Amino acid sequence: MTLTQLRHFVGLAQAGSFAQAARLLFLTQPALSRSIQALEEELGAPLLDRLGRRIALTPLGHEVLDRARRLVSEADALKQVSQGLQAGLIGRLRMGLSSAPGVLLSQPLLGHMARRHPRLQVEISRGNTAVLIDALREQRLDAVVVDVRSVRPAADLRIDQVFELPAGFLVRPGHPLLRRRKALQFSDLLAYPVASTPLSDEVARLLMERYGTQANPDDCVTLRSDETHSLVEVARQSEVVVLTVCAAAPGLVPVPLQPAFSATGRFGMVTLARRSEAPALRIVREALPAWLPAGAGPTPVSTR
Amino acid sequence: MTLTQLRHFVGLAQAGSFAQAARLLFLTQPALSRSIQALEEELGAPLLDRLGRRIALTPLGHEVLDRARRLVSEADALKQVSQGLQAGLIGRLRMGLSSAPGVLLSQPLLGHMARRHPRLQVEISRGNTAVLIDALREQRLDAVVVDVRSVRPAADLRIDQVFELPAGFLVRPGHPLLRRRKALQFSDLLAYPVASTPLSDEVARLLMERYGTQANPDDCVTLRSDETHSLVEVARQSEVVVLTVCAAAPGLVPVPLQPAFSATGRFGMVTLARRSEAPALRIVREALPAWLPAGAGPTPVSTR
DNA sequence: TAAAAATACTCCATAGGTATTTTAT
DNA sequence: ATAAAATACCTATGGAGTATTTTTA
Repeated sequence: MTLTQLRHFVGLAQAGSFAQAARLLFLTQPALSRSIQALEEELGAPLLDRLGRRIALTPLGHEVLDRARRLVSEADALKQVSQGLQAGLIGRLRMGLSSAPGVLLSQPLLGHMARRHPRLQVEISRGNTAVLIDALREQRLDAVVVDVRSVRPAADLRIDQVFELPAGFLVRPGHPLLRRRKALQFSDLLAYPVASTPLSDEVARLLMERYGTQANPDDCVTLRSDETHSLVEVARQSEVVVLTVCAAAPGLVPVPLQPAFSATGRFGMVTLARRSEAPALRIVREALPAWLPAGAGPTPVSTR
Repeated sequence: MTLTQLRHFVGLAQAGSFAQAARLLFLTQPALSRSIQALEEELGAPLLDRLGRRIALTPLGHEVLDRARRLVSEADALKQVSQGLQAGLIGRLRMGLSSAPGVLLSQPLLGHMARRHPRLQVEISRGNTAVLIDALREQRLDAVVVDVRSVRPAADLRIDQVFELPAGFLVRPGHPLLRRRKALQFSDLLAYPVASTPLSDEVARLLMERYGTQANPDDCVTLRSDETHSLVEVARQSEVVVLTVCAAAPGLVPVPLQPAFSATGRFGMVTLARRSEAPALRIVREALPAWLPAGAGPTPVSTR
């Protein structure tokens, strides 16, 4: 039993005669005759009664026609879906975003998909890097965008589309710290509550290198949350100092420290190495640069 | 895209490796490789990532696997159903029975099917001969059992399994007519109401031939119904005389007329000529003789 | 190095075409 | 007599086998 034979039978039932059906199916009449015969032989009984001029479905023929129709339409659907999936028009895209990328990319990503690819299912999971990477490995996510310095290098991970975003200590405009004339030192900050999203070891090391052990995030950071947005909101309405990526905190301004804190967040897209990507991910890869603040464009670094 | 290829893909996804799947599918490993390659080529993208020792489905592969599973199981179901239909184990049997056959055959038919073929859908339609024959022609019934003398012969009808049942004028035991000593004449009947199911022209002619115009059913029959059962019930509780098939009226007894009325009902199964029968009809054909009263066995007459 | 998948090649079954016969109206 | 389906015969494509190479853990 072949899909081709079933297509032939459906066509024949629709056309009402072998000759006509053969035309519709781009076959010769004898070929169609034999195709139907083969199907009947396999099923063990005739599907139609040949009445000279006319043909009529047998009871078996009616039953088989129903099912054959379903089969061929499902087979067609399979091809359709496979084309659509590849074009990224349909399907599912499960992205994991850690805190700063979440603030920065969630809206552009959802907006772009809603506007340009309305049939595509998009799921965004927020969470800390380790959890997201686990989900990626278990194939519960298609890709994650996180601080690449928090990712333990591994052969099964591919990191690319890395981009850098300047980070710093940010406060609301009109914050007391900004009124001072003399250069600010790190110890000055500690007069206020310090908030932060989870930091990579790299950033922690950089902080301590520059400002000494007093800058150990484990000690000096008093407010922590994965949720950058709420930290920023708190800072906007209080004296709190936030350590985060500048672009994730619109409306806040950096504190001019001495020596300057010139750290950046290095973010990148992490996927499973040697695995085919979700086709829709291509859309994200192409649009991602446009979603970043000017000058933060992806560096052509590609590690694995 | 072939059902075979889809089966191969399902097997491969299940087995987890080409070599193992090939064994399960009774194929060589290269053949399976090429089969999957062909499928991937037709769909335009790989279905799985070859990771050396291991293989892993791509997102497309997952989607296609789902659909392929459905397709192959539906294809298998199609074969199953077609086997079952032919064996008469499943399917639908729509029988039309006119009044006397209805009384006689409904219970044996339903009982037999319930007992021996519980998965089979049986529908019995009662009605007069003309309506049933129309339904047969429109393929709303698979076969009808009626008085064959009421069926206008036609090339598209096949009549067989004809059986004869004695008919007569029947009354309840203890009826006043039975008490008389002298031979009863037709005119004696007319002292009582006469009930009847619709009669074939043949029977009407026979009646008038024997007893004169007074026996014209159009005149002498005062109670008519398709529903033999209710007529019999009425006769059982009153003086009514019923003209019908003796076997359809258990408990009633024939009136000994002079001259004797030796009519019979000639019943038969009518189906569409040159059309394949519903497979389950074979069951009825085989069991039918056993459902008839002794001695009424099918005559080997087969008309078309 | 060993195990697994891909490639190279060969063969045969079968789907499809052309020409013709059979069948039923 | 004609239109439709079945049959006969032929060809070519593709599915499957064996032998071998490539790849990766």
